[in-house]
Parts: sequence; C-alpha cells; structure tokens
Amino acid sequence: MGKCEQCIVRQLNSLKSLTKEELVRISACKTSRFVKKGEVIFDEGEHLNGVYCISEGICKVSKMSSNGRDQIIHLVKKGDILGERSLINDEVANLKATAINDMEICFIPRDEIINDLEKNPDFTMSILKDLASSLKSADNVIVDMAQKTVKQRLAEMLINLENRFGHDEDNVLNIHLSREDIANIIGTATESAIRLLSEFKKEGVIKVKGKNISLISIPKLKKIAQGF
Amino acid sequence: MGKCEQCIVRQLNSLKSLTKEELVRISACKTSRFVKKGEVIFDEGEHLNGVYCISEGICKVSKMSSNGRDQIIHLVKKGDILGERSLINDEVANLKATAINDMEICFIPRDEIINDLEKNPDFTMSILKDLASSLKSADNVIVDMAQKTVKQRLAEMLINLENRFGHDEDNVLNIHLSREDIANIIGTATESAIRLLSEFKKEGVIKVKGKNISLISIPKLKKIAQGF
DNA sequence: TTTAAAATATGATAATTATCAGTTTTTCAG
DNA sequence: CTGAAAAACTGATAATTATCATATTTTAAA
Repeated sequence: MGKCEQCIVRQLNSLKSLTKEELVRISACKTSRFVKKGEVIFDEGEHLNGVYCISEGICKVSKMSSNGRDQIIHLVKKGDILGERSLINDEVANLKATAINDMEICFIPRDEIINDLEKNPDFTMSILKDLASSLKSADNVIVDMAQKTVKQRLAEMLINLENRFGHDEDNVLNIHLSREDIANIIGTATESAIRLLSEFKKEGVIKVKGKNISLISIPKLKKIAQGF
Repeated sequence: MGKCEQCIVRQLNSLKSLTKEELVRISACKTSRFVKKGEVIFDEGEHLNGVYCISEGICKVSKMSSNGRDQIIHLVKKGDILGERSLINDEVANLKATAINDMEICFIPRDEIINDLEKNPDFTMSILKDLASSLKSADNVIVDMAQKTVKQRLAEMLINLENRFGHDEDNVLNIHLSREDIANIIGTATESAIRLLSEFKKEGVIKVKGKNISLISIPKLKKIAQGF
C-alpha cells in the first residue's frame, strides 16, 4: 500500500492542496482496495463515511429513476474524487457508483478529511472550485437533456468521451461501454442507442467493433451535436 | 438603502455566517437596485464582478441551447444568492438571469466577499453546503429530464412550485409564469405545455385561470409524476 | 469445448412530442 | 376606450422515440 505523499494520482485532484503533514496523517488511515468490473462501490441511500480517491479504472455514477431505469450522471476515472458531496452535506449517498472495469481505489475516512476541510483554506477553496465546476457542467447537461434530440446527445457524448478518456494508437476510445450504458448516459432506450450508433457508422462518422468505438470525423460529430 | 446587519433576507442564505464586522464592511460597499419585470440582470458571457442577494421578487436563470431555445435551469427568489458560482471559479457567467416580476436586489462586489470566503471558515463551509445541495438537485433534474416524459415533468414541476413558492389564501400558486416559461422549465414546446395544462385541468388535478394556477390534487399530481 | 445466458441487432408498430398554421383571448401603450 | 401586438389556444400532421418481438452474436461459466 503506497503512501499518499508519494502518490502521483493525488496531483490530479483537490488533495494536492493538502500540506505534507496532512498527507502523512491521511496516509496512515487510508485503506486501498481492488474493485472488480461490475462491482458496486456504494449504492443510493448508503452512508459513505468518507471519500474515495480513484487510483485506477473507471466507474459510472448513476441514479435510479422512478420509472425503473438507471440514469448515468457521470463517469469517474483515475485521479478523480468520489463521494465529496456526501462528505460535505453529511447525507446518505444520492447516487450509486459501479465499476465499469477493474479498479483500484483508496478510501479516506470522513473524520480525517473533514478536519482538513475546516482547517486548511487552500484545500477548502480547491473543493469549492471543484463543486462550482461540477455544477456548471451539470447545468450544461440539463440544457442538453432538455433541448437536444437523442441523436444530438449521442454525438455530443462521443465527443465528450474522446476529450475525457482519449484514444489509443489505433484511434479506439479508451473507454469501453456497453450499449445499455451508452443509452443510460444519453437517456434513451438501448435499442435507440444501438440504431443511432449504426446510423453514425453507416454515415462514416464513427467506426464500431463491439465495444471499441473510434471517432472518424469529430467535426461532423460536432455538427450533428449542434443539429445539422 | 438598508444595512446588511439588520437585513432579514440575509438570514435565509449563506451571508448569515458572516460576523457583525464583516457585515458592516459589506453593508458599506453594497448597492441596492430595483429591477423591472422582464429586465435582464446579467447575460451569458458577462463578467459579474460580484454576487446578488435577492431582497424581493423572482427571477429565472436560463441558458441558451444551440438549437435556439432558452432552458430555464432554476428560479431564484427572495433570500437566495445569485452568481456565487462565477465568484468562485472567476469565470464569466454561464447563465442568464431575467426578472419574472419586479425585484429588488443587492449587489456585493467580488473583492469584498472573496476576502471573507478565504478568511471565514464558517462562511466558506456554508457556501460549500449550498453548492453541494445545488449539485444534488441538479443531478435529480438530469435524471428527470433524461428519463421522464413531458407529462411527468410538468406534474413534478407543479409540485416543486407549490413546495418552493407556496400558494395564497385562494390556493393560487405564488408564482405567475407564462406558458412559454413553463415550457422552458420542463424542456418542451410551448404548445405541448399548453396542451398538457389543459389536460390536467380537464382531469381536475389543477385549476387554471390565465397565469393563476391552483393545485387541486397533489396526490394525483405525484402519481402522474411517477408515471401512473 | 460446449452451452446457456447476456448483449447486440433489426423490424414493425405504437406512443410521444414537435412543428406549422391559424384562431381566439389578453395585454397594454396611446 | 381602442387597436395592435403578444400570449394563449386548437387542430392537423410530421418527426422522433419507445416498445415489443425476435434473430443473431458474443461472453462466460461449467
């Protein structure tokens, strides 16, 4: 189990604002853990009692709608912090986190980190900026969900995946989602997502082989996302 | 122009966490202003340079979609703070604020309040909790927008209006929105919103007279919102 | 490897929602 | 008060999206 002070992942998130001493203290009480693909890290209604720092892998964060379908609200990857919101308002989790590939995650108990939150203004400001930025992007998602067609949303989502996860040497996106997950991100039926992916493929804007998706023309996708 | 120390509205928001001294300082530099119905307080892309504290009235906060329709993301009323996000990340406004009735608002310059944000941990934590709570409700809106039908969303919105704004002695909601605004909250065409309102009226779950809406059966509306 | 289960795919159809066109009602400036 | 503009409304129709049924392919456990 590595030490937080030396952890590279930490540099990617708000924990970078902690002092050396704080990190040593956190390192002593944190626990590291492997999570298998498909495993649920926490579910709606659970008490979190701490935050997770993602060392490796990707998980989806979702919420069940009253109509029985899961809506994926965001994708969390290496370097991201998970559960900070429940930490702040001290409520049970509003969302569910599920690994979409094998992961390694560190858990930091609430009591340790809440102390830093109250004492270290740099750290607090950093969390504050994180939340402000999440809120901005949530607002943008609301607008897209409310105003764009499923086709527009799919195009937009593909561009977002490219920006956030990048692609390998063969231009294949570095994230492999099931068709159902794709549908649950853009808020549509699985069949509709499949049909639109086929349509994009036919039109030559993407290449699809199983869960491997490559974007062939990002400009064209951007046009589709804007309604052309 | 009243003094912040004595302002009742302040008790409703994060400003209640400020000390007497901080309030006196802010009071000295704040400016108060009346805003007419329909007037734009700030628009997307503008530099805010401060936050607004709403003394009276209601405004809509919206964002233009690339398809040319305005999506209303929230309604801000007496006691709410407006523009805190732009304050924190120091970016231009992502949203537009428009008065939906006559308002009175106080403006607090950025420099004054940013100082308190960095120095007063109670105040910072209060803002942090505000943002966490906004983020939670934004996530819930995303789920609804993505998974619910327009009919479900309208029913839900009516319940939200009742909870947030209440009704007068004649059971009429204390907020008077145009049909277009209603459509822009739930993310649909104005005609669709009108049709569904008529349907609800016919079914006897609401009473409508112009912009005066009364909820007759909240339980029925809740059932509709959940898909029955 | 075999086989059952899960995921993906496709077609047909129904339901929802948007758009366009036009009418009626309301609002409000003069 | 009056007339023009804006808002609200209604109908017809088109476009989008969901649902159901079923076939094919892929995955993973025995």
